[in-house]
Amino acid sequence: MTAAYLDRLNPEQRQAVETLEGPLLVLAGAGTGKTRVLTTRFAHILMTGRAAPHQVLAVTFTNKAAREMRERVGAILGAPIEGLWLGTFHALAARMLRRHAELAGLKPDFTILDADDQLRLLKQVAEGAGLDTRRWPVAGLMGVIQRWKDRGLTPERVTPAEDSDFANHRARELYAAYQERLRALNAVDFGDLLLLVTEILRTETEVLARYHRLFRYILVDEYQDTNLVQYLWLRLLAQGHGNICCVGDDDQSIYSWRGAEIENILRFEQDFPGARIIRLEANYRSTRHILGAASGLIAHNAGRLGKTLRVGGSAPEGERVRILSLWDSEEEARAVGEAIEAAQRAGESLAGMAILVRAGFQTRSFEERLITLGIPYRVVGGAKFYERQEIRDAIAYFRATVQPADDLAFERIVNLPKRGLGEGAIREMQALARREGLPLMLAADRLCSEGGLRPKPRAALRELLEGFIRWREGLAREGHVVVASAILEESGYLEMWRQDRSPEAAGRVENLKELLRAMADYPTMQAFLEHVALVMENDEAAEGERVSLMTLHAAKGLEFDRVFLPGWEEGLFPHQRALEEGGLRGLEEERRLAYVGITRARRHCMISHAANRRIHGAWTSTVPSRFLEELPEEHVERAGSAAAARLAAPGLAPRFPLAARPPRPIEAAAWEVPARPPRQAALSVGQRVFHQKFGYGRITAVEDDKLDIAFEKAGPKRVLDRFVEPA
DNA sequence: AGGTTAGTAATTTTT
DNA sequence: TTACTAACCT
Repeated sequence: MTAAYLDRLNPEQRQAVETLEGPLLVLAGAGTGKTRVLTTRFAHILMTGRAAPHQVLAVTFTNKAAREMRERVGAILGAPIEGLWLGTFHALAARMLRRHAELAGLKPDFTILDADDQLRLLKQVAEGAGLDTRRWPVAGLMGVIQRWKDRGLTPERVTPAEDSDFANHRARELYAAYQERLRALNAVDFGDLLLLVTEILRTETEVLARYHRLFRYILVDEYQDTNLVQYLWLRLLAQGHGNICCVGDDDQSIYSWRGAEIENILRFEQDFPGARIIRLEANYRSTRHILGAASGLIAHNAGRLGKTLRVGGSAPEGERVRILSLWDSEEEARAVGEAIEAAQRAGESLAGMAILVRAGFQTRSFEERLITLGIPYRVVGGAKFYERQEIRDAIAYFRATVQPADDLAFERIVNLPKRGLGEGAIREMQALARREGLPLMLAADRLCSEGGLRPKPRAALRELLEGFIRWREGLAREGHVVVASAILEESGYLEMWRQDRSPEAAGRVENLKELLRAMADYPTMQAFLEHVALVMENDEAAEGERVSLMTLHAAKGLEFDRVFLPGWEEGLFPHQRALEEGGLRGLEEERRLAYVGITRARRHCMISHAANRRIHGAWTSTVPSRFLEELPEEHVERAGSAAAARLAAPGLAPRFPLAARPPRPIEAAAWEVPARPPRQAALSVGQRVFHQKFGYGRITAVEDDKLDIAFEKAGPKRVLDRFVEPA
């Protein structure tokens, strides 16, 4: 008997679903049906009765992926399922940690701090320890601490030898002090969730044994992006039965700078003895040329498990990947804009197009261009709803209401809106709090009743404190939504923005209203706050007919009919800092990023580089990315106006030295961007021409580099001269 | 206490 | 160039 859901799989996918016992690594290339395998496997485990829903641990990196898996498994089973251990690494770790909080010196209702709180707290700690935070910015220290946490190192486990150069080897000491402060506040940061849980599983054999009895199967998504502590956590949980299935693609590992270790996936067979590896290589997304270009590029990487994508479905040959060489970033933006317009005129949907950039600042020139052309777009990524200032402020009010001991929250809003409580007043409160071992809010209360501070600030502070008491009482009586609304009104916070006449103020008021609406979906304030801490939903602007603009990192996992990859220049892509900090490894990661970019495209892919670009305000000449040379000739087609670039640039030193490690001189070849003559002088009205997409036609008008052409099949169109050739 | 100005640094950011 | 931070002035 074979179930219908198995029939929808190809042989390799099916094998990946049906190989249930023992460790399994599914190497899933881009577009090979990874999610389908993962969800079908999950459903298969349940359908065959090998485990109850709560006995499967399914881990993803993003909430989006978790949600998708939940929905799709539910769809296969025909009913939504409850009680699953399905979620992100962080959400699952938080769930475990709340059960065993006391083993980590915490109470079960601990607060989860976000990046902003973390930094403020660490800054306090560092300054308290007498660190000169100008010379040693705390952001750097936070990086050091997070990398330690990523590696499963508690302060005790950090050896003196591993204490970095930061602040004359004081990082370890500051890390310990920071952890102590967190514990005192009954708070953890994101890194702690996995660090502390793993530490518990390592040392408390009873607890570990409980989870061994609980979980019969473990499923892991995006395994190439796991860091060491996530790996340790998984390995501990998989001990014994060893039924762990990790899905991933070493060629898409692009988060090393966040602590991800590609070695985890490369080492899988050694880590999990008896492991099987199944490769998914049939790609159902892209055309042959796109796959060929991507494969040819990634073949330049040395550290790979190796797999070869092949066309899985009945995809047409398609067109070659187009490489455009342009004079400067403005021409690049224009070229992309025109290509979008042309595609749109040919009937393509804007929703199927994306511009994928290496760094956020690159979106600006494209946005400007798209605005000029009147093409709707959306920038994906950017400021997330719950990261916006006004939302974080409001949440600080809510947190301080629910959790009077939440010093960080209280401190954030105590003088917001301005209540005349300056640095001096806050310092006084902190001093008292520390002296008496009180939460900040209680210290403030004491200060008021004992007549501290000057009359005016004291009155303001007292009013705020009375507000908190009132709001806290109101929670039980009136419900959290009513109270939340009262908080924003009575505290004067909402009014502050209403009075604000800056252009974004109105939007902030709207956002706050939206926050109140969102709150109604949760039963209590606590439930809502837990959601906020862990599930920072990225409220994507409604889909719709828009071009997407985002970074390459943000594009992982997505696909588009038509993809634009601008800015392929040495220094920008591969990025200079990636090379400086990562050497050859850094270069390979950049190459993987390029691979991710190309494989996002279903049918059309245009890569471009500009010979001149404004960097930090100054015009700089650039060198084409080495990745351009690594694309196999038979899958690309080169064009563009950059002949001029070749003439102008060689005399100028490139702003970014070419060398990664080992240093590589600028080869003459780097400048040999095969380009067609920039302007095809031979084109004039009346001439018969050929266009790649529209076929043959006759020129009816010429305007700059745009031609009006009456095509024989496609009708009248306006196209760029570089897209046509004399017939 | 709070606004203003000078100096400095500039990738990527699933939670 | 811009955006953010820290000293500086009112």
